[in-house]
Parts: sequence; structure tokens; C-alpha cells
Amino acid sequence: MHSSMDSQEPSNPPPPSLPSLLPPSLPISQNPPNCLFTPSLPSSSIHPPLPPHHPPPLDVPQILHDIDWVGLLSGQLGGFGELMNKPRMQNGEGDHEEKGGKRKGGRMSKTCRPRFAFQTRSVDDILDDGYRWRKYGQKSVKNSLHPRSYYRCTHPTCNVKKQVQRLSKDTSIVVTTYEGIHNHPCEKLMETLTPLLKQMQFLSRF
DNA sequence: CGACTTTGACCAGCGC
DNA sequence: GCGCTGGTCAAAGTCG
Repeated sequence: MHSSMDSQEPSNPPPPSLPSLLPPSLPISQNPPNCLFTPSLPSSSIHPPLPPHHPPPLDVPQILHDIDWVGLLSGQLGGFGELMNKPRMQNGEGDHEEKGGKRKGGRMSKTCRPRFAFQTRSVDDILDDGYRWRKYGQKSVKNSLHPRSYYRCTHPTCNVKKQVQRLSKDTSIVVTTYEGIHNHPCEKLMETLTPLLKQMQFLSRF
């Protein structure tokens, strides 16, 4: 029962085979209408699957120098979401939205949250992106053999959600749609990268 | 016992 | 207005 849980636990090691990101030419049929960013990385660039907080470094060579990477990753500067796409927010960071403003089955406003869709080729539905997610729903969707799973970030003040669905056309492809921007650092990622990033900052002074 | 998943029910948006 | 569909809630169950 907890088979899907294992892969999303940050405390666990990443899955043996990191899901390979698909080439840019691959279309995303499940893109939400307001999907702002559908990143795809060359298979040569190995990064952890990046949430909206950390979209893939499309222009890394250009932006490397002037960026406070530690600040970015810790959320102090608004994160990559702000850097790469101006989020269409109406009320701040999109974290504390209309909590309690709706009852069972009510709709969150879906107009003002940035969304990012990723396609990954993986045997695991859940990518280990360093954040902790709680599943709050699963729904079988039309024209798809596989159900769509709904996850919410477990951080108390973070209201980021993601949807995970396996393509019916190609069951090896998992479409992960992130909604919102994390307002807290990715602990696992920070733990790994902070020493490296500080060293990079130090070296960039010379 | 807390954190999490499962799952049926509920409800709003949308097309007809 | 009605039915379909997608997104969410929340109770119940599971696991460590």
C-alpha cells in the first residue's frame, strides 16, 4: 500500500534509475490551459526533477554569475519561479490562498497560480524532488487508463500542489504538473547543495 | 499515535 | 437546466 510512498520520501535515497527527462520535441497533451512553462531538458543534463521553485537552468551560462544561488534555493529571492516566469499571482506568493474559504468540493481559484508541467520517463509515478508531499486525492480521468493523483506539499505554510498522471499512450511517461511556488527551501536539496553553492560564490569573486 | 493513503462523496465549471 | 468531468474533502484504514 505504501509502495508509492517510498519514492517520495526525501529521507529515502533517490530511485536507482533517475527518470530520464524527455526531449523537447515531445508534446504534452495534458498541459493545463494556463501552463506557463513546460520545461524539457536534454538527457545529458542530469538534475533532480525540479519543482516550479527550481525550473531547469535553460540559460545557466548567462545567469550563473550574478545570482545568489543560496538565496534562490532558500526562497529568499522568490525562487526560480519568479526568475523564470512572473507568476500570475493576485495575492502574493500563492501560498496562503483562500484557506477555509471553501467547503467540501469547493474550488480553489485556479487562475492566479503558476503551473509547470514536466514529462518524465520513469517507472515510479512519484519523483523524488526533495519536497514532502501528501496525497489528498486520486481520480480516474477521461481518455486515460491511469488515474490522476493529487498531492499537496506537507509544509505547514506551503500550499503547492502537484498532479501526477501516467500517459495512456505511453505508460512509461509520467506527467507531473506543479501548481504554485514553494515558499520554503527544499531541505533535502539545500542540504546537498549549500556547501557547493557557497563555494561557487566564493570562487566567483576571483 | 502521528503521518500518510485510500476512496466515496460532494461541488463547481463547462458544454450542450 | 442537466449531465459530465475534474478537483477537493474527510472519514476510515494502514503503517512504522
